[in-house]
Amino acid sequence: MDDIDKKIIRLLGLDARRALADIGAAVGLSASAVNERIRRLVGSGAIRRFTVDADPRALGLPVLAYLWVALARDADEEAFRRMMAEHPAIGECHHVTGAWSYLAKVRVGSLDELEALLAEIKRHGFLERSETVIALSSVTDGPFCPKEEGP
Amino acid sequence: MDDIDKKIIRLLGLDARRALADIGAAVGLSASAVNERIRRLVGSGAIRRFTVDADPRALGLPVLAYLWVALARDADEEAFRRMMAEHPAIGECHHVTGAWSYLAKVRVGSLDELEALLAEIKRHGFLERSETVIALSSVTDGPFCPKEEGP
DNA sequence: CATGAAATATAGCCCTT
DNA sequence: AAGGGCTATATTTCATG
Repeated sequence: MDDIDKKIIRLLGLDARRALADIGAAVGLSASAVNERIRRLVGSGAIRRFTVDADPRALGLPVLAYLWVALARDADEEAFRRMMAEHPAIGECHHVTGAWSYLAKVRVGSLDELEALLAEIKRHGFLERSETVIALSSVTDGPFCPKEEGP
Repeated sequence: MDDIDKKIIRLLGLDARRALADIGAAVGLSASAVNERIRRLVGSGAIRRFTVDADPRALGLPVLAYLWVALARDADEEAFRRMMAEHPAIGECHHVTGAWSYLAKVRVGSLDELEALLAEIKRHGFLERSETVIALSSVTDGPFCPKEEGP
């Protein structure tokens, strides 16, 4: 992973559809050399996948919220993690330092859905207590793409 | 934006390099019809861009933290927002409800760098108070790609 | 929106450094 | 090992119905 690899990743991050010859011109390599590097970056896991950055609003998910979670003493932590990993509304969930156990990023279509999600989590008995913070607007946001849903 | 468009976005999110004919087979359309839909989705902004999901660790950014910010009364909020939007370590920054004004997602190479970032923000006089929460591990995380850096 | 042809881009091969 | 150039193949793109 040298500087050229990083530059290639940065360029792909901006536009993953750019022709290899184009990227090559930008980093000073031939198309085939770039192709080989990308192959290696994917192979090593430095590039996890090629994807799209979608607009959550266009997909009917205008509500962004963060959820602080303190797990109940007797909660099944594995089940909680599984639910976070699989639930389509949970974009991220991290085990964090501080007064709370977990921080989850949530995208839903409406406040009603947010309430329903909270109810669902509570119903499983996961929560000792929780706090919901709603994002009013975003100064800058990362890429978004919808999770795979069940069949 | 019908269900087929959504399915196309979901499939591209999983693998944006899949051949159009392949995607077409999955959604019941021809390659050219899929191509035309993707063109429209990009045109309307529903697909913001084609990108890659990179591994932050491979790029030397193993530290993930969230930064809660309460802006100082006399802070230049526009300048703060500009800094958040442009700083390469800030992946997201949202204006939020609750006791804090902003929530920022930060990726850096080390705790030293995190400390330096905090010092930088303080030095600008933006902060009334702040709180930093470090992510110890991630149950699930969204796509990551490095921000464009200055020339 | 499907089909089929034309234009492009990619991926592998072989040779050079 | 890594890259450059070439070529076959696969894919995207466009015209037509």
